[in-house]
Amino acid sequence: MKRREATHPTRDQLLEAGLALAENGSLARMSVNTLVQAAGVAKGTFYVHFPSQDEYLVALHRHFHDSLMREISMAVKSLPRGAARLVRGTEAYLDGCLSRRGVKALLFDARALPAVADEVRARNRMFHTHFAGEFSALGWPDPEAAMRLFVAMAAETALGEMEAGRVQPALRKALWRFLGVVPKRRKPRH
Amino acid sequence: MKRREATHPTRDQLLEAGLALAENGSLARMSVNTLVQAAGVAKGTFYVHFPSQDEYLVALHRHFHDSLMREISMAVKSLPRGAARLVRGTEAYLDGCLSRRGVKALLFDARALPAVADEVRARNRMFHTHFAGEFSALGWPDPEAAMRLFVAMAAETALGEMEAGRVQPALRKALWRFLGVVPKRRKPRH
DNA sequence: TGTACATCAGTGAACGCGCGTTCACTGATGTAC
DNA sequence: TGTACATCAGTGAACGCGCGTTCACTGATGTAC
Repeated sequence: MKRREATHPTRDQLLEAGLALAENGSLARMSVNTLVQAAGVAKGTFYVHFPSQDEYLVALHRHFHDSLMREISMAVKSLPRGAARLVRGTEAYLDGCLSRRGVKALLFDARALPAVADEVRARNRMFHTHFAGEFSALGWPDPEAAMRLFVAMAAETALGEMEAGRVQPALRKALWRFLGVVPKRRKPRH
Repeated sequence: MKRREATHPTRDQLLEAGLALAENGSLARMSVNTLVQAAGVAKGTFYVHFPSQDEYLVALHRHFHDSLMREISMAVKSLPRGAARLVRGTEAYLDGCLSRRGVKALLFDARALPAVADEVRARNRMFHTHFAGEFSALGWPDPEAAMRLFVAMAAETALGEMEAGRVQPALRKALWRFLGVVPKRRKPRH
């Protein structure tokens, strides 16, 4: 076995422990002590893999954000620009949030931590720019502003669904109605 | 002078200091030490007026939320239910946020602090219920869900304006467009 | 009016605690020869 | 194959620090008589 591997199992253990801890509590409560205890490693090991707690939190947020973005990209990659693509991407986002407990702390409370605030802002802006094309295809005069507000609604819907622990059709329907589209049924009655 | 007054100037001093500190930093950074130093009182004085730091944070959030709600109520009180009332109330909210620096930490980052999370949730629900009537007047099938998403958009607009330090017409226009209304010009061209 | 006492906002030194971070060390494994 | 050395993830006791909270005390002011 090589001395250096591309993968770092202990590092991943620490990130996984962070995800698990995020499930029931805010990021503000995530101390290095709790973290290493949950990961089952010594305290010093934490600093073998992360230069500081702040950098760990950024890495954790990034890790999570990336995997969610990947799912969304997969879901929409074969669709042309427009409302259907936006709806499909949003559904992937909502389902992705629901399937991961802990996302709440990671994506929503993260903004309040000075350490990750910049990271969150940068990621959001990237996201807005990347998907603004959908609104421009829909004929909105300022697609980026529209996208920003739409993301806020999608995030609120995700929050509501995570609080309830299941899909909230009322919120999703309101979301599509604000968008001005009625998504096609998957299995239309005939 | 009576021994007990209804007003507690030192208590107010502490709350004011909190508002001032919130202007440049998150609530997570607001320690009792910083607070009493900013208010110019001894550390023990803090505990004369507040039983704990958590209760102080709740009081601070409530203080702020109340004054903003009062402004909104004033702005809409003579208007009948419907879109115009909603637009007017939202404008009062956005202007109120812009005029107070520090609102960002108090209204947006507060959710991440376990101590105030419940308070924030309760206030938001109250707010949704209270104004959901506007959406029901507009014929929405689930007014409360619609209101919840609309508030999320209004909050995002407020955030954008606070980041920029001034009104962002692009965001406001997108907000009205999502609502499906075009607000009347105050001074229409003829 | 004068005196003794009660009240209570305000004080600040002191407390224990948990935090993030450091560092000398261990031990398993790879490399040189 | 055997030996000496290098590498480096992992360890855990120890560190200093700032935190939230306590408490015996002060002193100004109100009350009783």
